[in-house]
Amino acid sequence: MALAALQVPRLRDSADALAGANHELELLTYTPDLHGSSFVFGRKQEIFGEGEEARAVYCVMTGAVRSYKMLTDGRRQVSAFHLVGDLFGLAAGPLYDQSAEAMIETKVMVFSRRQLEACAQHDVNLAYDLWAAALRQLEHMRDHVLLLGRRSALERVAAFLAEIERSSGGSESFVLPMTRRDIADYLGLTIETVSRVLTQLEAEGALIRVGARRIRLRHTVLREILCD
Amino acid sequence: MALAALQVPRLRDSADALAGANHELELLTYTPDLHGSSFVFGRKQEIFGEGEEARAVYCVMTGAVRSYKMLTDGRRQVSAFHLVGDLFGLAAGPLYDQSAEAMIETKVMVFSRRQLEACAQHDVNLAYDLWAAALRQLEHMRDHVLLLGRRSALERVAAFLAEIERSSGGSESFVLPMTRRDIADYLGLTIETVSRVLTQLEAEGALIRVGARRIRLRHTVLREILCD
DNA sequence: CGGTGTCTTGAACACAGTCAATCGGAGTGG
DNA sequence: CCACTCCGATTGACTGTGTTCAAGACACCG
Repeated sequence: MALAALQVPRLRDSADALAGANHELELLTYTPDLHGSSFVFGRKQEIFGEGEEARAVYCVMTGAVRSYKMLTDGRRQVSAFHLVGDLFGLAAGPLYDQSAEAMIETKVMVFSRRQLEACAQHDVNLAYDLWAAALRQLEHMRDHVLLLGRRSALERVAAFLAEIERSSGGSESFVLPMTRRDIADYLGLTIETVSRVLTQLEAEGALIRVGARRIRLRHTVLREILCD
Repeated sequence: MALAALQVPRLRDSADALAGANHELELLTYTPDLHGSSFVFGRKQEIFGEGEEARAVYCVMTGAVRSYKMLTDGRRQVSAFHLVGDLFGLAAGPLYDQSAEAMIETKVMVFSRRQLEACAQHDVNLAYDLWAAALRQLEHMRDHVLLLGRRSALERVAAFLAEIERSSGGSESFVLPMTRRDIADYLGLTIETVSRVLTQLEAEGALIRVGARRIRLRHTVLREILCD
């Protein structure tokens, strides 16, 4: 549910050239007066860091990004993965409240926050769509809070796989674009637990693994684990 | 940090009559053309339910509200407590993604979502403030995700107490306006663990209890537990 | 091949959960 | 005024899920 919440539903009913493409992306690239510049980040490269001045908002063109917070003792919590078309870097105050890093080579569009806010003053559609994007991310975080607060390791991994599959388009199998560490830090678990749960799910017939990263889900079995 | 994030910082630099009062409240009640109606809910009364049509946005005038999600087997996760001046009921889609209940007798202002969005089309300040309120709630949820995913029971309770104290104004001691069950469901713990941690914190001299609800924090000791 | 990073598996442990009994305070009624 | 009930909170003993620590398997790349 989480990643899906960041994917973009139809906001305005206008037919558009990018039908099927992500709306958050479209929104920003097709708003006049809004000149984003594209930028490429390498694997593990930091895009912005917690505590830095929040000068820009980003949109993933290709690749994948993780947003996370770190405690001084090294504990890390990934709050979201951003895939193609997703907006990230939204901050309430003058500073970023979390860091963002490219998981693989990633191309992003960068929009000046100041300019974005200025444009939103005139362009009602832009303002509305930014508002809607923030609300979708808010709902995603609420789902994630439920997952972290009240779900077992088995349920967390199952929900995560279903989420990734949904965002990977309707193909039979899909590839996990992140490491076990990323998954663990997203689900509030350890990499060992993630690994064990995956083998358990495979043993129960809920999925088939091809190598460590490629997975095919058996929804009939998986559904029982997730309940709701 | 969570509740504080919902409290409202200065958004516009205009001097205002309600200096010191909550801005989210002020914002809505002082926007022309926006006619909210006030309503009173009794203790444990549902204000809206998950899955219902999201027709309104609410603002707490007096009392306290909890927002939560429930699983079919009864597990509950409280995502936020809303105190005086807080906005709640923000939804991305046509339906509420969570439920809201009055914790004590609570007076709210109700604003039609449709009307609110219509007003925001004309009133740039309103649009901006709604956007800012959503972002603050988003940051609050990210903090909460970190707490649930990576913090121990001791740290969770300590962080929670600090959060409540901050939102209760600078008095020496404060009263917890919610039950142990609410606290547990907010922190992703059980009531027994919350209770045990409170006695432990008292034993370590991090706080002083007066009855079950009134608490006075010793910040010097508490700081060590929280780290960052 | 050897080397490194990622992933898996195993055994022991610890933190928080479960189950159950008890305590305490607020409200009610005899 | 006291006894009673009800609900919330605390405490204790035990259990279990997920963590920790450690070893080994696997895969990719030089």
